[in-house]
Amino acid sequence: MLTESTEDYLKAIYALEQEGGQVLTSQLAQRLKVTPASTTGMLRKLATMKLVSYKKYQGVVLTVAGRKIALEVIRHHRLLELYLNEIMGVPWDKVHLEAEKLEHVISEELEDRIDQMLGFPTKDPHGSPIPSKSGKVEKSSSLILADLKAGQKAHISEVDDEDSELLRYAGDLGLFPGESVTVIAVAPYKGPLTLMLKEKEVIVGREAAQKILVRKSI
Amino acid sequence: MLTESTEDYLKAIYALEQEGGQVLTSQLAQRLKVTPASTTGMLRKLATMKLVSYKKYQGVVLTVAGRKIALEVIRHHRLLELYLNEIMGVPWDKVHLEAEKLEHVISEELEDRIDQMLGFPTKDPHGSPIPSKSGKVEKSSSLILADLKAGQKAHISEVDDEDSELLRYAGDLGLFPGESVTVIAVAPYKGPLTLMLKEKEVIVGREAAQKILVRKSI
DNA sequence: GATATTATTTAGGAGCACCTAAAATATTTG
DNA sequence: CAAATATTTTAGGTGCTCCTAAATAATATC
Repeated sequence: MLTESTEDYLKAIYALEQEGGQVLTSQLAQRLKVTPASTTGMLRKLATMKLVSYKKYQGVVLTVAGRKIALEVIRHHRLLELYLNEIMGVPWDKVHLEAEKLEHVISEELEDRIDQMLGFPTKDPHGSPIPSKSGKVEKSSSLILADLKAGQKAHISEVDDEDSELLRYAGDLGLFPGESVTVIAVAPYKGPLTLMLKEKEVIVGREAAQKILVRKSI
Repeated sequence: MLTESTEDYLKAIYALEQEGGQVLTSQLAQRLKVTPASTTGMLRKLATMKLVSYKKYQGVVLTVAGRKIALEVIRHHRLLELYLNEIMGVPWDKVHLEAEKLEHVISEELEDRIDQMLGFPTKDPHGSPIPSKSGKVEKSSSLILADLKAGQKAHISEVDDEDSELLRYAGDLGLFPGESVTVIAVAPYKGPLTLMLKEKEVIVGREAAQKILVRKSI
């Protein structure tokens, strides 16, 4: 069994790999709130375990084995988020923190039971895809709400699950995954967007709009 | 926040205090599957934290603060056992292990939500009392099934939750907390007991009967 | 009541994940 | 392209929980 720390590093490396190309020590350190020196140490350890391939000063890449573990932990996390929200009624801005601790300790049997109780879902409450047991994940949209132009129609696909404040804000506005929005106006100078959502006008700040993923509707 | 290890020691000390008088280093070590030397170290640490009162070679006693924490962890454990069994359908011989890991990581809010979903229960699936939020616990019965004489009538109050094999055995026989039994015969030489349970005769080994608590019915 | 046995504690160490400070390597910039 | 800056690694150390082996204290036995 791997330690919690090890799993957290793998998960973070996976996330950074998704976001952009190479994963650097300092990025990883920042994300995990540890010093770069600590990160170097862990990367050396992960490399000896063949979970990452790591060359000094060059950044790090997950191996197939490392990615498998990362996806298992992410699967736990997202299933738990959905379970907490849907079955237990935990608000969507609070599920992340709770799932962060639970993800490391649930057994495979409990994972399966949760999966079954939820009807084998494919998305968590924030719209993120739940990796399959075999490690397949749907690709996230690469289009952000902030990049839409006036007149364009789209539906929300994902809202960043780690930012509790953003989630409360988005939730208050009604910006949930699956909802359809049409851009009415985009204010210049990094100003807010005006959206049409369920026959109502909604104004959302640019900052928030940059953390909300969408898919264009035809 | 306390470490998992610390909480486990406090829980174990509490359990041993309940079972019999003074709690000795070696008993604690055995229960926690560590060496006595390790236990001495932890007891010294718990003493500086004012969670136990400890004098070398004299054994250990929980302080009020230590007991409070022990009961909080036990409350988590038993609420989780009931939740896993009742809401998630985890078999009663498997809930202990799962709860053992979860008890250290759930938040107060989740604890409350679980409590509420279960309707503020007072007993876990094995019949053990769930401590209240304020730290009150019902006292367990001190009478064991094995000590009943032929002709006596009683109802099952608790079955040891740590012994998975016992739980499967007891479950197969139908010996659940709350069930009423009448002793038909007690075989000599540490032999089995013959019981009447729901109009059927049931034979249970002495070993198992020693781990099942009962309360006499009038 | 001295001796043997058992229980407990001390001493010294290991692995893990973290830290700070200093050194080494990359990258940017004038 | 050399100097300045930023990034990353090495070196050495901390706290936590565990270990083994040796010493000490308590208890049982003759």
